[in-house]
Amino acid sequence: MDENTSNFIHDFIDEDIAEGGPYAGKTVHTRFPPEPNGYLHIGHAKAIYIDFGTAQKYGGVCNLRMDDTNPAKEDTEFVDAIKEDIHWLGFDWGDRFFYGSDYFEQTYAYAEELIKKGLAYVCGLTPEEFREYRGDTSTPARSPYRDRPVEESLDLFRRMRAGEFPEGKYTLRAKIDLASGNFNMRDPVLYRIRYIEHHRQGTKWCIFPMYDFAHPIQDAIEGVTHSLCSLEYEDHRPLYNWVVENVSVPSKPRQIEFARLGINHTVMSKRKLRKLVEDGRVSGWDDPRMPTICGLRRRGYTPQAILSFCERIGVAKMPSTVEYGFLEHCLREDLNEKATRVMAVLEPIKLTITNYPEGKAETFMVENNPNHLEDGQREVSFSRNLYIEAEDFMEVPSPKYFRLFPGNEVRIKGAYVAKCTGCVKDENGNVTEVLAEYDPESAGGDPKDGRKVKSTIHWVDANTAVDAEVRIYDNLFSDPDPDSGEKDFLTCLNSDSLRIHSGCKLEKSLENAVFPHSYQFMRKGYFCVDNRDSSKEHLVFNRSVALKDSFNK
RNA sequence: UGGGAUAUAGUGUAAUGGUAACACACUAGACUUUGACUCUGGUAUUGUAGGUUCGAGCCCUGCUAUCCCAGCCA
Repeated sequence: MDENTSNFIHDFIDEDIAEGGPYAGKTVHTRFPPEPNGYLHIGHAKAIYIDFGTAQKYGGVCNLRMDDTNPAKEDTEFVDAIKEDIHWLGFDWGDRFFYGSDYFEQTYAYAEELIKKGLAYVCGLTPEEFREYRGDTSTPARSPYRDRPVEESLDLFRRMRAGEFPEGKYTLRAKIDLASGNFNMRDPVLYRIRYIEHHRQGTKWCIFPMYDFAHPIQDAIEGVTHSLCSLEYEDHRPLYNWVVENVSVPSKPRQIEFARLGINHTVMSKRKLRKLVEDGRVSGWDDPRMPTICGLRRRGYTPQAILSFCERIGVAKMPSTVEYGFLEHCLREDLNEKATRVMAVLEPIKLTITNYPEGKAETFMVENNPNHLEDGQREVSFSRNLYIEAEDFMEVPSPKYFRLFPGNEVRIKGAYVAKCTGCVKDENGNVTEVLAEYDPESAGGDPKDGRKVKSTIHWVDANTAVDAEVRIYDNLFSDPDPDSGEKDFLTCLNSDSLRIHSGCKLEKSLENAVFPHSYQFMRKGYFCVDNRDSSKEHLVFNRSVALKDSFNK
C-alpha cells in the first residue's frame, strides 16, 4: 500500500497505536480470512489489498486463515487455488497460514467457559420453533431454555460433542439480550450439530462453531489487532465485541468494516460464479471471461494492474459501484508501459504493392516498445504481398478517415509509405485486394522529401505470416446488473463475450492467443497471449481497432 | 416497521471550521511511425430545509433517499 495514501481505516489505526491508545507499541496485525468454498475474484483482491496492504503500511503482518467452520460448504480443492492467487498478486503470509478449524478445541473450551459463567446455555428449540420464538421488530424473542442450570447445559453440551443427539436437536446459545433491536444479539446460536465430514477434521467433530463465535476467537488467538471486514458485518460488531470481552481470549482485536467492491454489470457473487461453472457456461473458474483472479490472469491482467486498481478505487464506507472501464484503464496503463508489441491482422485483406518487384524480400527493424527503446527491436519481413486489416481500406472514405482509400498515402509501419491506387473486387462487388504503390525513397517509414502522412497502418508479410485462430475474451457482463434482481442474471449475460477470429494473420506464432477483450478495450489497442502459462510474455497490439461508427459521426 | 450504516461531478475517492482537489469517463484541441500513447483546456456552489459561526462539504436539528441485517451461512 502506498505510503502516501490514507483512508479512514488508517485513521482508526493511527489512533489505536498512538501513545495511550489500546494498541500503543504493538505491531499492527491483520488477517485475510476467505472461506474455502470457491475461487477468489476481483472483489477479494480489494480485501486482500486492504488486509495485506494495511499490514505492510504499518510494518505489521497479515495472516492467511481459511475460515472453515461450516463443513457443509467447504472443500480442500479451493485452498491451494486461494494461496496461488494471493501469491500471484504479490502478497506473502510467511509462515502465518492457518485454518479456523485448527482452533476447534480451543473454541470449544471457550464455549464451556461461557456456559460456566452463565453466559451461554443449551437450547432445545427446533429450527422451526427457533424462528417462531425469535420475535419481530416490536416483540422480543422468547427462549424457554434460557435458565437451564449451568451444570445441565454443560452436560448437554458435552453430550452434543459426544454425538448423542441428532442434528437440530440442540444448539448452544449466548445469553445476551432477547429484546435487542439487533437480532444478532437475541441470544445468538454459538454451536450447531452437523454430522458432515469436515474437509480437514474428518469426523472428529459433530458440533461446529458459528462464524460469530469462531471469528473473534480466531482473531484473538492469532493476535490480530485489526480485523478488517466488509460492511455487512457492522451489525455483528456488538456480538464480536461481546465474545472478545466475555471469553478469556489472549488479545482484544478490533473489527473495522469497509464497503466491498462492486463493479457494474459484473457478476461478483461466489454463488453466481459457481453457477456459471456448474452450468457449463464457462470452462471453469479460470475461464478468461470470469472476474476471478485466475480468470483475469488468463485474460492478460497483470498483478500490478489489479493492485493499481485496488489502490485507486480507495477505501470508504459508502457502498459503491466502480465502472468496469476503470479496471481496463489500469491494465492498459500497465501494459502500455511494459508489454512487447507485435503486429497482427485480425480481419485480413490482401494489400499488393504493385511497383514492388515480384520475388523481392527485405527486412526492417521495428522497436518492441516505442516507450522503451532499450527493449530492443525485432526483424519483420516485407514483400510485394501483405495483409492489412480490412477496415484500413475504404473505397469511399468517410469524413476524417485517414487510412487507405484511392489516392491517399499512408505509412506501412516500419517499412515504407505507400499510396493507394485502387482495389480488386469479386463478382459480388466485395473488395478482395487493395492495390498501392510504394515510395522506394521512404525506407523505414519516412519519405525523403519530408512530406507527412496522416496515418500509419499495421500489416503482416504474406510470405511469412502465421495463420492463427484468435480468441477475444470479454468480461462476462450481465445487463441489467446481476444484483438488480430484475431478471435472472444468466439470461442477461453478454453473448459475445467470446469472439473467435479465424484466419488471422500474425507476425509470429502466438499459440493460444487470447485477446482481452471488450470492443472498447480493443479500440484502445491491446491484446495478450493466454496467460494460463504465466511465463508467456504480454504482447500489445498497438493499433486502434476503432468502431466503424466512430468514423461516421 | 426494529436495528445498523451511508449521502461530494456520469463513476470512484480527497479536502478533519478557511480558494471543493485527484483519477476514470466524456468533450475540444495539440502532438504522434497507427485515430493509441502523451500533453493542454472544459464539465459540481457537496441529498434537502433550517440553525451555530466572520466563515460550514465538515458542527447542530428536522426531512428525504439508498444500502445492510432479521440462517442452526460466512
